[in-house]
Amino acid sequence: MATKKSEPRWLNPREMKAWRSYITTVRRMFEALESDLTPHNLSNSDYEVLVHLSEAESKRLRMSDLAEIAMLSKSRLSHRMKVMEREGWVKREACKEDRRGSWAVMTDKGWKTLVKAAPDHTESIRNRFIDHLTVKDQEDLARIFDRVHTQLRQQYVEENEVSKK
Amino acid sequence: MATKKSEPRWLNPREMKAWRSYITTVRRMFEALESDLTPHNLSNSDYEVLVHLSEAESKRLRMSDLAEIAMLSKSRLSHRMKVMEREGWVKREACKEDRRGSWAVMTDKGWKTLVKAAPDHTESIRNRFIDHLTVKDQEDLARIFDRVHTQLRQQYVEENEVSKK
DNA sequence: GGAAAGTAATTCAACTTTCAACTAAACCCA
DNA sequence: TGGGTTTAGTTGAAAGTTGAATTACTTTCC
Repeated sequence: MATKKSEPRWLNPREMKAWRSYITTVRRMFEALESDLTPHNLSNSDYEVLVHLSEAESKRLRMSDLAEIAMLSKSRLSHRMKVMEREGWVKREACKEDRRGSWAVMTDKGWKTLVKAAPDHTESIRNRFIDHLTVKDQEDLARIFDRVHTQLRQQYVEENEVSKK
Repeated sequence: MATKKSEPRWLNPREMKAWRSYITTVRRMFEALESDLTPHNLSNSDYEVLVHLSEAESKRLRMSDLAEIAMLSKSRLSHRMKVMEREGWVKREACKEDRRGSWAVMTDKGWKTLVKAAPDHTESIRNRFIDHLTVKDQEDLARIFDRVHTQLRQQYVEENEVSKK
């Protein structure tokens, strides 16, 4: 956190341009992807949950792990799972190894739903984003965002260490 | 929308890398910015609303225009304004020229709140993003995202024209 | 000039997300 | 071994969001 007040370092026009361009595009893109998924009756986060389960060993993950990798709060995932369970895409199973825990398990119906949605979603990612990038753009982006991501993760760790004391 | 099924064009590893890197970073960054604003008791969208009002002629905008530029649905803005009105940051005034409409007006307290939050928010944008980019990165990003944004806007127009018929 | 269509904004009902509290099990260690 | 602490996950209430319906006006056009 800031420890003393110093002269604010305002964004210069070039920085501001990059920032505004970035922030508005991100939001529009997110909206577009979300609306492209609605015909499949899925939200972006439902889709993510299904993807992560599909990639997991035995198509199952502990609730906490799933929450972590899908970037959802535990409680949000818990509520969402209830809905997805009603849809028949997932089910929950008691965890023998740790009886506090439970497994989120992808059902066959969930698998089918994902398989059906995936080509459209991929096409949507292309239409809305990837196909408008050159190979060099893709490499530049991955490089830049990896760097930013590393930074964010590091900050996250630091902030939580400090607050632990 | 898709008229016939053809072979899905899956993302290749390079594309997938760019995509995953992009999407996770965006979400982490958004979270970080949001949490940096909480000491000021503001959400990202509240902040945006205040910024747009502060830049407007006489610090006022018609509700629809504000919703449009702040990328909020009319109903969301309407609800949000009620809360922000309670905080005393904004008020609503009847619009004489068009008596269906109303003005969203920034109050003095709203202005003060924004002025107080702005340096921290800018610092946060720097810490979380801008300062980790070289000048070239900034230029590359602005170029790329402008292109994607143009595309998205065009698609948006097309999609809504088709559905109008 | 007045009926039909369009627009601005709000409200309602359904749904989603958050926040804080809670239960139950596991860990820890003296 | 047993008390405190941590961890896994759920829950219920409050707050936020959405999209459709509603209200109140304005515009259009014959």
